[in-house]
Amino acid sequence: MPELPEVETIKREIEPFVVGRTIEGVEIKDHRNIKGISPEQFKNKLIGQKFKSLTRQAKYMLFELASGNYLTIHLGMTGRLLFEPDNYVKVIFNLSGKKDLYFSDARLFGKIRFFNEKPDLKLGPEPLQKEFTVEYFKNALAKRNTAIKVLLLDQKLLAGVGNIYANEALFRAGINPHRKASSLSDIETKRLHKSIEEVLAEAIKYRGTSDSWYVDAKGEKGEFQLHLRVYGKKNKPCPKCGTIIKREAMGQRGTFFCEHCQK
DNA sequence: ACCTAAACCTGGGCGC
DNA sequence: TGCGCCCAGGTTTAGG
Repeated sequence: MPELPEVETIKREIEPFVVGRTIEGVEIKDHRNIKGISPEQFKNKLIGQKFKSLTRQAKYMLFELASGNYLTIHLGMTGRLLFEPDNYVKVIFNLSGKKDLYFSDARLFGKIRFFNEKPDLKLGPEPLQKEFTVEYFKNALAKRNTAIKVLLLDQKLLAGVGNIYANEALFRAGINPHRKASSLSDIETKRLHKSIEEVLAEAIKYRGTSDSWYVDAKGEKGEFQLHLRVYGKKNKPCPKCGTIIKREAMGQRGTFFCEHCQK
């Protein structure tokens, strides 16, 4: 499941591939990933347009077109952007220079949208950017009765963290996922803030986590799955103390933690 | 405003 | 070998 590090990895690969190229054609194999506009309109809006820039905002890729229009792609759970097709291709972008970019998505949770101008994605600050300060984090958690694990997945509070890195950051910070957000001490908040930044930076370094579906634009797996400490480790020993890792559902998401190390 | 939970999807893994 | 069942989760939506 692509989170911030996975999307960043793909963004870095495809940026030089798309910028400056013109969209000469769009082939839609399944229209269900395209939101808010008919497949025909989508084609009409895009064909002939040139990519000016590509940026990432949290888990979104934001394609700026030379006209001032924008294209956003969210990969959902199983979305991929590929230089070569796989078995689940839904949309193909034919680019100038005889290059194709393939959007693949087995489970159809990915979303592709067209905007006339730069969209407001309604996201909170993202870790690794200066707006995500300890002070902001502290204020955002105060007065919240929700479990910290659930809040970490709230993209309006903090954009880019998904289930894998929420679990990993809490383990690194030694904080139990069930803790109410407002119950975290200043020291714990600071520790969690740091853990979030560290785990994301490390995951980018290892080109993302290929726990299940994720591959980069070249179709290659990342390596951060080799460095996971609790995510997906149900019934395995905690890497710090050897206690058996628990799995529970929280907010309908798998939550993995060590009862001994995470208080 | 806050909080919870269902719905959207289908490939893969499992049990039989 | 193959069938049926269940699980995976990011985001949106609905409802309390």
